[in-house]
Amino acid sequence: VSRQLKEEIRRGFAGLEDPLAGLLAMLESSSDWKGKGHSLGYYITSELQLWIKEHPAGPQSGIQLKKLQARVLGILSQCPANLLDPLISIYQLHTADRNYLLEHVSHLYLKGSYKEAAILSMKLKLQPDQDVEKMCTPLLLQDKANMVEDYVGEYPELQSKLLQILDTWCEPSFNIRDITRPYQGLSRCKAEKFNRRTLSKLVFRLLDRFNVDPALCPNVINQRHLRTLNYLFYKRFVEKTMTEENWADHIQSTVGENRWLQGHLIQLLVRHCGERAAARWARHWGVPVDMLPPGLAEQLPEPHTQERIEEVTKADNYEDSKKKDYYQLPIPRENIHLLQTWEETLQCWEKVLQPGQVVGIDMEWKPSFGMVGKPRVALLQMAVKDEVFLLDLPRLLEQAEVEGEKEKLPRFMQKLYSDADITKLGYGMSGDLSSLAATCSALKDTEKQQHGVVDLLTVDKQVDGLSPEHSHEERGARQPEKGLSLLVQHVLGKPLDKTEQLSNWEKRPLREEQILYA
DNA sequence: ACGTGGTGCGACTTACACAA
DNA sequence: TTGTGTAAGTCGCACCACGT
Repeated sequence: VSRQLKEEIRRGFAGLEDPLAGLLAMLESSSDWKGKGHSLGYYITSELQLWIKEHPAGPQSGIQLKKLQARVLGILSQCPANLLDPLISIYQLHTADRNYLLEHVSHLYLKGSYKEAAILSMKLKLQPDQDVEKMCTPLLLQDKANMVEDYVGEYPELQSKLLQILDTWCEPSFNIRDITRPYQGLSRCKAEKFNRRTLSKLVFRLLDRFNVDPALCPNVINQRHLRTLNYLFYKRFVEKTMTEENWADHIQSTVGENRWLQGHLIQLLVRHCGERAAARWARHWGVPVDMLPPGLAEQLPEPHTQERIEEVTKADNYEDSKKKDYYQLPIPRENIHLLQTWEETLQCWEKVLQPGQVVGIDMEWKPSFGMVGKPRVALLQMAVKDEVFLLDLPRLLEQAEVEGEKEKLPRFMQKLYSDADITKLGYGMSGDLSSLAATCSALKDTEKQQHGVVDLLTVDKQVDGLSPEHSHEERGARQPEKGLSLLVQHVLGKPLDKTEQLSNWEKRPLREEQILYA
């Protein structure tokens, strides 16, 4: 749009006695303002906004402005979105009578223009005087969670209130249909997608985004932990890829002192591994007798040392039988160093930071399993040609804290990642780095300035695309191996043993199996 | 289980040419 | 000059595959 047009517009304003009324007359007269984007109306309106800034007229007479405001509201409900801000500013709607504005918005709402009502409310900052539940429900049904986020974005009280409402929707006895029924006729309403699963996802997003106390949403938290329990049982008894020890550890930290979860755990135990094991766990927490399924209570006082031993040896045999079929690093055990002091670590760094060095990098952390917050790296592995270093990160960082040398690790990592003459080798390294950033806030921007990094995940993808003849010749049965393990199987003949992948990497001392896996 | 990063598809804008 | 219709570009979302 030419400068000419703008000048012409301005001349027009100067000629009018009351430009504000003039603009309204213009907008009203052309009834169909379907012109999206940069229409003439938009240009004129935004020019007027600038013009007013340059020619601050004295305060308008109150009554006259009120009349104009009444008229502009009629336009607001029809005009394109990009006119909203200029119009609100020009006619100073934020100074208008709130009750009047609220009434107008509620009119929009009753018309079924829920989105428009919400947008206008946000622009006019009307949220504190509105009912969060009423305003947000139709938006949520229309899958507009983002808008809901924005709607409560600046009001912590509304955030808490909204989260509490969402949590009550997740109560076991609550019927979500009660919420959706009034809005049945809603366009693109996805009532069937509106279940507890998506709700709890939303709740966690909001909890994270607004830093609200998770205790406000007990139902959602409980359900999340229950899902974790189900998953752990699946891993242990269906997929059979988790050892008794790792499984028990995760069960323990998921259930904790929560009676409700303890009850569910007992039921799962009865189903998957019999009443004796269930009774043992029930005893362990002192679960009240009336919470137990009938028939289980009698087994409580039973001595259980014998079964325990039995079970552990069974697990051991199960381990041994499988172990030989997996690939193992051809590095003698004495060249695998677990580093727990800075003195040893500095020696390791000296070897790693050689020009031209090639170093393999990987990290381990405790699986999140529904815990809030991002995981912290518990072990940092680095390998050169025939030596492996395992850095006990929690311990080293703690020591550095005491000695006031917090920058030690970040400085090393920066140097390592930015040096193009040192090749960093890994598999799916972006995940490692993001966990590392959560562990050590000084390393947030390491990702941007990295040189000499080779990620075998991407290499694998490219090579795999060129030579697809591997896959279906060997056997009709699909290989369960995937990811790095599959790659190792292709290149080195045998897959990897991933049993320790989901173990508790924060627990010390590390078990020998964990060290070998690392 | 969760978190992340990449991918593909559809919805939604934006840009532009053209007819009225 | 305006509004319309089509083409191109963005954005967002669901999905998958992988990590712990």
